[in-house]
Amino acid sequence: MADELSRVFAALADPTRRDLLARLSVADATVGQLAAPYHVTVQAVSKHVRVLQDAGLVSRDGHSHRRPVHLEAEVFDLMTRWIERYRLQAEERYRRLDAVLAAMDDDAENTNPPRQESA
Amino acid sequence: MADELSRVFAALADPTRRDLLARLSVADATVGQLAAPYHVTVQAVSKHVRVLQDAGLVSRDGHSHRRPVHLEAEVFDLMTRWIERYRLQAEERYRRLDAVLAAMDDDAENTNPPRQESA
DNA sequence: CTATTTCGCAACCGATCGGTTGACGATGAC
DNA sequence: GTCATCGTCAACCGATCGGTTGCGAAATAG
Repeated sequence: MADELSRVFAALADPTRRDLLARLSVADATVGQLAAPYHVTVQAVSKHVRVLQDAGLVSRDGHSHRRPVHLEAEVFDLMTRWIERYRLQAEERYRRLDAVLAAMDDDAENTNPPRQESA
Repeated sequence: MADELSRVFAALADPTRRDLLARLSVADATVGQLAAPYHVTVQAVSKHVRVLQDAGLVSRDGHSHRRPVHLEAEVFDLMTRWIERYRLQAEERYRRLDAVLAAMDDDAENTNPPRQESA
């Protein structure tokens, strides 16, 4: 299957699944309890829970049939770290742009420019 | 169409699109430049760019045919805020759980824990 | 014990997705 | 002007998705 980040983002792309997470952030719940507010079948909600579970967003350490679904908050750190990479890289880029503009400003001498390329 | 958050998450669920964002965080690029490293057609990459654009993750303020694609970093704030909601709510929940456990410890008349959540 | 409830599995359906090929319009070079 | 290049639009294809129905297994209620 796809990598974890893809699974996480795909799981969050559905409003119903995001609502499930919102409710699970308040308290654990069984599939039946989770399905109650919606007008879809229990099986559909069961599938949603399965998707969230495959993405590592929820867990069900129970053994019984009515085991509750539990939110796994650690996975959000993965996303946060991914997002932060872009924020930092974007800032870095703007810094580089400023440096280039400054260099162009006093570009009288053709010396070796800071050709630092990030691998 | 779906709400913005769903569009953003769905756009990020594809590894190729995430790679496009990674490269765009370094520098703007045209569709042709973006398509070069991949072994897919330029039409496929054009579609990917379209998806990113509909999600608000990139923009193309140009008018010409070879207008460059530009990363829009602000949308990441939307995600960060959404994720932070869950982090805070999860912490809040653990605080509540501690309070419940303390109350149960104090009030030892009923051995069965309050499995009924406050409806 | 039997009966009921809860939930997962499998099959199916329409819609969407990621990709292709082909044709087309608009830009830019000559 | 002509012509090649770049990018998008359109149609199509296989795979996946969100949803349903139906069935069955396991835990609970009586």
